[in-house]
Amino acid sequence: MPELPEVETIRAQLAEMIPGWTIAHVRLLEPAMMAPAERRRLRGLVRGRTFASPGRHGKFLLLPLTGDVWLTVHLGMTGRILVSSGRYVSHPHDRFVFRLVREGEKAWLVFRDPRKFGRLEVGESGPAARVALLGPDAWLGEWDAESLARRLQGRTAPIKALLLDQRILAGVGNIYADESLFEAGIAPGRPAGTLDEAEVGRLAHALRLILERGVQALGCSVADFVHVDGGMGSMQQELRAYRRQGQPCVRCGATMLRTVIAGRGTSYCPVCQT
DNA sequence: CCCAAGTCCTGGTTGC
DNA sequence: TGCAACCAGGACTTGG
Repeated sequence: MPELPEVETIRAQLAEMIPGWTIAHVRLLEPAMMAPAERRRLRGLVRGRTFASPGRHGKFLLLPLTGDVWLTVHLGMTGRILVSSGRYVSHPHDRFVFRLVREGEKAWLVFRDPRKFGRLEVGESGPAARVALLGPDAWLGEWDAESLARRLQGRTAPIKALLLDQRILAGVGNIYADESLFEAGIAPGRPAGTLDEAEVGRLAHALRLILERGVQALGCSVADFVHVDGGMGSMQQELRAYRRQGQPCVRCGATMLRTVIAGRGTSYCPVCQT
């Protein structure tokens, strides 16, 4: 599940690999991952253009090209990006392939995504429009406990549901939501507006801490997540809540429970999280 | 059959 | 009453 730390890991690796490489050829193997209008313009917009430094906002990967053309990639649930030199060997889950050239050298970049939740957008003069609708980046963005509290004020939806709402903070998904709520000692089902100042303060601190830890660990390799070079992150070894239902709470020993919030499996400690 | 997941969409409810 | 904001739940997808 690529969430903010996983996408950040991909971004940092691409930053070391793709700037200066030029797109020589594009193959879109899964047309449905693009809007029809952009699909028709893809080749013309990107061919012959050179990658600059990749960016990221929340879970969106922002890939600027020369000429102010931008690719916006969302990895969805199982998307991964692989970059390699040598011969490209096709794979049934590959959704698009860029052939790259630089001073006579050749390489390729492929987007591989078994479950087809990934999306590719292309446009001029900036990232895709929907990136502007996101809240501040949960890791590096300009927000604090006060601004978060304002956005939660009066809301009756469960706090976990609002952590998953990318318009409030961008980048938190199911894993880091459960981990942050555990760290902060807040029950995931609490109506968001009932959190007091101290609780929002703890939650804000927990979010920054857990996301920082995830980035430092190079992401969390549960399910399908792997790095651009096929390597794996280590955050999965540090998980204290996500999918730990039935196991003892590492803090108090109580049995962790599972429930469903916002349609997502949610693990929590019924004693520590109140 | 259920479960996993991120985002978008729909339909119903709430509250000003 | 009208309207916007809000909230819950389904659709999409495929492998385990």
